[in-house]
Amino acid sequence: MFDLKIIRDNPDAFDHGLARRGKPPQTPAILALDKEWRAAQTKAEVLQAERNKLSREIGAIKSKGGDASDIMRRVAESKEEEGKLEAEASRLKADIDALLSGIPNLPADDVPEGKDEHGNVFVRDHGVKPTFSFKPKDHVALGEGLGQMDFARAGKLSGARFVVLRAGLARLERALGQFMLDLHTREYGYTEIAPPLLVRDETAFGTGQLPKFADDLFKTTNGMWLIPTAEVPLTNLVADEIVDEASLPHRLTAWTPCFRSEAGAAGKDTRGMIRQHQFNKVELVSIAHPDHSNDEHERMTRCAEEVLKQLELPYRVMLLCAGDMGAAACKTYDIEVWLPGQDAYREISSCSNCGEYQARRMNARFRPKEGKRTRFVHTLNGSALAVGRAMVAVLENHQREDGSVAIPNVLRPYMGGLEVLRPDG
RNA sequence: GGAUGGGUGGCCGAGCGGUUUAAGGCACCGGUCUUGAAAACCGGCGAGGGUGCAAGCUCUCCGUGAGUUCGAAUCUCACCCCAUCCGCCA
Repeated sequence: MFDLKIIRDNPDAFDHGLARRGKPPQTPAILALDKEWRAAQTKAEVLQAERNKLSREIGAIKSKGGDASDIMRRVAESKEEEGKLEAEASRLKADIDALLSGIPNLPADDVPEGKDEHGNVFVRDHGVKPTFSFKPKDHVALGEGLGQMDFARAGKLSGARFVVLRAGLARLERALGQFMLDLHTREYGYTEIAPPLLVRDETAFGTGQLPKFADDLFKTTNGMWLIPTAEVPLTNLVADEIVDEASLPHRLTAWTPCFRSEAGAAGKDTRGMIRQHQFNKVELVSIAHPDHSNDEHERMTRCAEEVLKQLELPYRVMLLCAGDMGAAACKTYDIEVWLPGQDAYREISSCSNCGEYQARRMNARFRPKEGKRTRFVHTLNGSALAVGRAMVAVLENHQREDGSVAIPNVLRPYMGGLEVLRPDG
């Protein structure tokens, strides 16, 4: 959501930003409506001011017991005209807001050009891809070989894009989530939150899922939305609030299920656990001071990377190009983990600085010590990590020729000391 | 789900058709006093929009949305949320 003023002041720069995302210019339509709206608004206010003045006179006359019927008639006459202008002004404003609420965030200056993932830029990598003396299996073969990953029965219960985990893998899933939460809360100062998984329209609007991306979400029969990520409830904690400047940044984390309809992904990643309707994720959210959100973004990305380092998983960090970013972001790093079973890097985290885009939508501000006006906070979010994909990565990277899987050191305390997953487990 | 009582500025809280231009307090900011601080006293202090070079003028906002009225925080209706009790329930 944007400030109309920056569009008025610099329409070309605004449209240029949209063009970098591959979007057509929006400012001509907006500015035309804006001009009409301001004209109607100004006219309506003149009439309102006049009426307010006369009504006050009526009050004064009546309180003295006088006859005000003359003035009352004059006010009544201008009422219809005023009503029309007010209605027109509010209709025009609603039209403008509808346009504005569908426009994605503008890319930051240091975001590379590009229209899709091919435009993304390598930033750094870490770890060494494992070499195998045998042909590495993918996580489906490994999981089913262990007898602990069951897509057939998940299909019976729920259909495609679900999985049933049992025994060692079920516990590994839980271990991963716990390990990540402990890392972020103990080492990096994030506060653990257990948020609602169902949210209202306003909440989904605040982070930008609504109005444009309703198709990606599941909706309950009473009109609520299942969260597609804990970013939604965590970020909205500051909605409609004026927070204390000294309290920034707020660093929040949550381990939650996420629900996605995957409406646009028919036929994509149909095999395995990569793309599910339901998955667990540990999310990081920062509510940051606008002057420090860039540093916070780098820090958050490092927090996510640390999970992979400790899990002994090779990865690379990519800076997304303008055309590949999510709608709310002005800058995004994706972290891609190496998957030997796919012989490819796959996204396991996405860390975004949303600037004030979401803060404006949800009206989240702080009062600066210097200066009188409130300012919008900056919001950031990152996965750290997607637990299902992390499990896939652990299985594929730490597999052995006999189909067993070594459990990374840092997870062993969470697995009751277990060092290897074997079919009997 | 039923009943009752409520939602007022950063916070608390008064107001329940017309000097409300939303009292008062807390917090915060500035000043006086003080060696310094505290206390006390004095002053300032809501948000958003329109207009204007500016000073300013002006509009909107008392949970949300409609309505009644010349005039609504105040009256009506619907909805949302909170509290308490009852019912149901993990």
